[in-house]
Amino acid sequence: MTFSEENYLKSIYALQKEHPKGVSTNVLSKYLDTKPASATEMIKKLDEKGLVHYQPYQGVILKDSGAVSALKIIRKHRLWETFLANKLDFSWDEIHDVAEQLEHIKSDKLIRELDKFLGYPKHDPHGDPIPDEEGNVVKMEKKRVSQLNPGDIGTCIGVNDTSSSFLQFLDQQNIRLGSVIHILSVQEFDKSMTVRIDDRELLLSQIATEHIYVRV
Amino acid sequence: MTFSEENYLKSIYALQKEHPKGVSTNVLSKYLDTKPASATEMIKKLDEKGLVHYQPYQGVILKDSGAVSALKIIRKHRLWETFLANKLDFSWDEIHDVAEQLEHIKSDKLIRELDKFLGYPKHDPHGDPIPDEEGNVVKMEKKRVSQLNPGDIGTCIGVNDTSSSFLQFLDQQNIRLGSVIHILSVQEFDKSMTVRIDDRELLLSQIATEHIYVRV
DNA sequence: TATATTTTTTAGGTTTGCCTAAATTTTAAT
DNA sequence: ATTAAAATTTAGGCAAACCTAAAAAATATA
Repeated sequence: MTFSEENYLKSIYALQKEHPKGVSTNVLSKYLDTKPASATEMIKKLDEKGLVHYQPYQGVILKDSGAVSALKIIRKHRLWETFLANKLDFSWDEIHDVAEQLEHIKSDKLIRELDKFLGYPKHDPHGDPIPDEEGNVVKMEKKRVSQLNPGDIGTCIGVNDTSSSFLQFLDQQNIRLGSVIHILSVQEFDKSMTVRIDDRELLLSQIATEHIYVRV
Repeated sequence: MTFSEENYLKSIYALQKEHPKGVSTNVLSKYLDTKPASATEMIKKLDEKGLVHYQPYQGVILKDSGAVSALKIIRKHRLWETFLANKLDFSWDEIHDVAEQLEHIKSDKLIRELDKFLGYPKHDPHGDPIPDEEGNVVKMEKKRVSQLNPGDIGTCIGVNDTSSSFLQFLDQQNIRLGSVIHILSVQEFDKSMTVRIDDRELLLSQIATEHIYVRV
């Protein structure tokens, strides 16, 4: 499987959640920063290989074999992201681009050994689940802080906004991956929340609570 | 720089030691398992980019800029080999092919962090020196086992032959980096040597003793 | 030295993955 | 329902990196 085929499969997998009845060439090419004509071409090739189901003008859907292939690439991507964040000093916003390259390295042994080396992690640094060797994904309850109620407790697993101003804010407030967030109260009028993190109480605006993901 | 350009530069660098007055397209294409015509094509491109000096029919030589580029790739290759051997459970004969892929990942930060993570190693698992960020290589006093005499003691620091059959042989015989080799005797007629490694005596053929490097 | 052999280059072709522009189909609007 | 707009596909091209076969140059041999 070529670099490009892998990227298309991975993209179709990602876009399928939002487009369950078929990913259009338009959507796909926008996502991959190519042109619709290029997407059509590749989709036809993947269809001939039996990895996707393609009906002209109706978009594309992954077949089981295609989904398994996509999940293998996603597994590699997330293991590499975990490596970069946990073993090397990469920050949240730096890991994606490098993992995007590393995910295409072809070696089953490498990925098995990497998994072992990392201690068989279940989630990547963004909180997304890492598929196992067969492509099984553990579904996880990922919620925004804004969806929690007073008394709830969540573990920070990621963010929705990677602007440096937001990441700086998180840094200043000592909010990081793994931070345990206790919801104390919610202000009715502006939906801001009082929370406790590491024995410190602080107030988060609605904007902030909508951009922080937690595992409950 | 493309994947392919990088491979050509690395190969020219490796072949230059044996062909100091110019690497021919024939030699280069054999090394890379392509055809001479393909080598000519690529060499012309690298010449236009100012990385090599090419005279038709006279072979190719790296310019300084080309050598620096080659050494950067070699640095990446050797750091990845060190990672695979030291951090993951890869054996000598398994690391080369995977490192061959990993060496093309583009990220300065990645390679700096990897270097740090590995503790700034000076040599890779084969005993070859790892160039620094500027492309400087430390030369080392290394001898072949075949150059030693009975009574001499050497510490294994590398090999000359990276064929998987040879590396597998070393693995089976428990000969690895750091192994202390005592020379017991040399057979006059075939130059084979009886040596002691870890309290085990074994016989090494001349071929083998010429491919194992030691620090004395 | 002249010829034969080998090496290298040139010329033209293939595949992959991208592109633009034109044609077609689907969807939306009147 | 018909027409206008948008999305999709087809057709024809381009660049990279490979190839084969033929031409040209260098080297070896008689």
